[in-house]
Amino acid sequence: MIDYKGIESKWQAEWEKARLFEGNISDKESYFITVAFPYPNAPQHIGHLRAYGTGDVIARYKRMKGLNVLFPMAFHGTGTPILAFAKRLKNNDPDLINELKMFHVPDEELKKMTDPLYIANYFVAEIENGMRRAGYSIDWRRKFVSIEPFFSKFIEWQFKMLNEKNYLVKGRHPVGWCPNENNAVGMHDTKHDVEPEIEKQTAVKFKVEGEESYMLCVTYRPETVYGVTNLFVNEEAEYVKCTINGESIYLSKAASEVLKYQLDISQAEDVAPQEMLQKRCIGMDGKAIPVLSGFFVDKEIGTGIVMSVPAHAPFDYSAIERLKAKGYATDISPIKVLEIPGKDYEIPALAYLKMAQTDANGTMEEIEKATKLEYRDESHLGKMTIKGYEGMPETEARERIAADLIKGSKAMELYILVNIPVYCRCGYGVVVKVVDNQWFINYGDKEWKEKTKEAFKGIRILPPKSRKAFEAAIDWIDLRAVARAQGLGTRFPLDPNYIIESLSDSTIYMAFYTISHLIRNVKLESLKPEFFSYVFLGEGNPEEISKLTGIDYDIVKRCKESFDYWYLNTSRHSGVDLIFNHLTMYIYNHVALLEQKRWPKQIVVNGSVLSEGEKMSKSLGNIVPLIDGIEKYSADLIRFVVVAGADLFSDSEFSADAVKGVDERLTFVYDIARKLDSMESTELTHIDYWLYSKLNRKIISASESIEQLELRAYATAVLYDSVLELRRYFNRKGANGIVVRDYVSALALLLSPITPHMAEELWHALGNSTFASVEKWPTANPEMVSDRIESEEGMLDGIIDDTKAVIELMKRKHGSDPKSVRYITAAKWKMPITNAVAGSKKIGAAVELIKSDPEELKGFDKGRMMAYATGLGKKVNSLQKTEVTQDDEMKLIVESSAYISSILNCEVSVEREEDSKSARASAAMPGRPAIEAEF
RNA sequence: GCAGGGGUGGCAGAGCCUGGCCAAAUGCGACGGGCUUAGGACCCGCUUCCUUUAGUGGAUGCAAGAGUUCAAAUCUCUUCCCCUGCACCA
Repeated sequence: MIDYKGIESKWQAEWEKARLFEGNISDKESYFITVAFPYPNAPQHIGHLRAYGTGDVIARYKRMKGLNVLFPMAFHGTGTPILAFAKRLKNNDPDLINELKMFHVPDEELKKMTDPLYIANYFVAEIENGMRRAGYSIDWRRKFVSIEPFFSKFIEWQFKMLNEKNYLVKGRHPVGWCPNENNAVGMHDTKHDVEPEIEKQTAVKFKVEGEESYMLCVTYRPETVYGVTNLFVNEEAEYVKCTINGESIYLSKAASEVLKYQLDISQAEDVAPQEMLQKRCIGMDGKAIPVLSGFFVDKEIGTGIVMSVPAHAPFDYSAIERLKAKGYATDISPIKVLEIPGKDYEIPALAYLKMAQTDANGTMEEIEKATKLEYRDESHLGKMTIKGYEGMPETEARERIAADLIKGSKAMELYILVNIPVYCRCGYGVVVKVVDNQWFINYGDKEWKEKTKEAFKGIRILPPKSRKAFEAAIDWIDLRAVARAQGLGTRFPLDPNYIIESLSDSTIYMAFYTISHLIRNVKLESLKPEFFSYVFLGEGNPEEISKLTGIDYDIVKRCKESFDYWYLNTSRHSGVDLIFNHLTMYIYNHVALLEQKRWPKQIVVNGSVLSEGEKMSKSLGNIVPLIDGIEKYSADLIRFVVVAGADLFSDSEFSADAVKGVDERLTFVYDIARKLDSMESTELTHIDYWLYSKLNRKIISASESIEQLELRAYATAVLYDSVLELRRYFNRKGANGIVVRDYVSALALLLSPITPHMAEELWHALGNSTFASVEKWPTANPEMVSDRIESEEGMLDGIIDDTKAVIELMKRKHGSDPKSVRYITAAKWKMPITNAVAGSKKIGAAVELIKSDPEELKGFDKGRMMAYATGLGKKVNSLQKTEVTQDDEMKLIVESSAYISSILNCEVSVEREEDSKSARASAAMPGRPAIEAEF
């Protein structure tokens, strides 16, 4: 058993002592890599290893490739989670306490966690410790927390710049809202962490006949407004008549309670449902329509009043039919507003009810099913038939008609909570509140968007298949609310009552790493915008800036140099879940604020981590704290499993079994390294050349893989395949000390990015005194890669397999093991003929070749050749060209006869087909000798 | 609904871009054997079906269906299914 823990702490101390990972300006090319900084409100678990570990693998690889690498780390304290944490802790939230217990947070610490800053600092220390133990090659000197005042100075500069470019705009904005606590609520503030999903909907106003008032109906399908035959209310609901924006409006009492957070509602007076039923409204065509009782109308949904379109809505149709059955509403007939080309439904709603195998008397579920079917079909295929919109696709008409109605003040927009009910943690139902005067970053700005799209072309995205998601995100992102009423962070310069929202203050913070260690002790008031504009944009000169701000000339100059040096060749790493917000905003802000040469060069996204096949979650209790993982399994093993266990885009799976597999293989390699001294070095044999060929091929493929961040392929090549190759080498009686040493030395370096501690240990076990972590990445000698030698070895395996099969059959007859096996290698003329067929996939090619009577086939029996060629018929598609000649084949079998006979347990001999008297001789093919077993 | 990613053998997971060395790598599991007092570890074999008591043969097969091709897991089209995101939340 390898002492991973001892090895890891030893090398971590050595690296630290040698200051191996401190990034300092040099004349080498720079490589600047950042991973999205962690939120310090909990310790890390092994899932976090995915992103940071991936970043570290790249940092380490690039270092070995000779680049001057800077890999810094900081912490994101901005926003509400830490405040929420403090609040939950104060209330002794049992879930939170359990979670913290699982992470081994001591009780006495919990008592001290009343101050948000204390909480942040505690977890900053905790996370940093975990990252160090994971072996990340981080330059810790640049560490900061995003709620530190000097960082705020930087963010203030950023927002000043955004404002100068007119990217900050003000407007209305809907948010989930708790009426009890008077707070905006996001997913983290609701029971069961439900996101309050807000949707914009159209509410159509229908004038009440003989009154200066309206009934308000919320609808998903404003385009069907021309098919309205009546309105529906719920006989048992309570209704009110109130004043909205100066107009008199009827709606359900429940709706008025909810909508008052987004509309100016006053003077409510109760109206009995029976009263509602006696009124008539004016339809789109100016004719009066009745208000009827709808069995399906829910007072909690929308406004409690529904516009009825029996032609296109199965519920409306059913309600009308049921009324008709009782003798009401007999004069109502459906009005079609659209049709699906090729489908000639008289009443579409009825047609879909039939499709759902029901009718107007169906259950709610059945009618719901019909509704979904109809909605889907009509959205996809529907074309409008009503005047003014003829032929227009339904989805287009939906937007057009809604816009037209609003323009004619016949409708208004409402925000509705889609997934009601959502409850705040305090127990109250969440509503939608429309906030006025909300500040936004306008990512919808056309010019900015275009420029960002242009910039995106220059960014390398890994894995490449996530590129499309980025394109979609860049297109889609629009207004982004930027100011929040509560939370930690930087005050919004244009309105200091608000705090800058946490994703918005982390879009260009990577630049801050280049100077954080230099300005940490600079007086806050000196960190003026001019200073940042000089450092990041080169505006002004150091003398002037120093004088203006009071910052030492030397510091000003060093900041600029540091930024200029590091901020060129940048790589950004994060989880796939951040494509649609952080990463897209990262690109946008760079484009807006920095010079083109500072724009992102590479973005890498990775999936998450499953624990024993399940998503890690508190309720499942399968979260493995990072420290626990390291304690139990070691950093190297979990690094390997989590980071290299799946391709970048997929979730990787953490399991004890996988860890065990890696452990066994590393142990296998390590044992070989320690036994090397006892191995002699003799003349190179076939199998030695084979191992060299495999090694050099591996160096090429592993380098390509890691360069493309195909980490699974890289890991498979350097560990899994290596073990298979070494096993085969030893099975084949390979025993050359020099060859194995070369192989293992290269492996140590190839493994260094992913299992840095073990690689370091291996490297030193081989007698080296340098650090593997900063050694030169191995380069392949392409001349040592030999297809011929590898295919000969493959051939040998094939021969042995075939022989075993033959022996197995023979044993049934003879009842004993064979005394000897004779191989008969295919006649010389078979190779060109086989290759001709393999190359062209046509028998004809061989026939042509034989007819043309070339030098190599002279003197052989044409009839036999033709027979052989024809016999290849069925194998045409699987035949492969071979470079292995009959002489090679003879030699291989002779040289390997000891090996073959050790496996088969009998004597082995070989002869040429030309010399053979065996009846089986003609069965020989190139690479597949005939087999004659003797008993 | 919109957008993105997927569907491969008992399971996980390569292969797909660049069609043919693909009955499909590798690992796990199952099974048989060796080793062992036993278990673990390790080693060997096997893991679609049929055929063959001298072999490397055949059939079916990579979500379903159709197409292109001498040739399809791989290319094209259609359908079905699964996962993720959809904003003020880090």
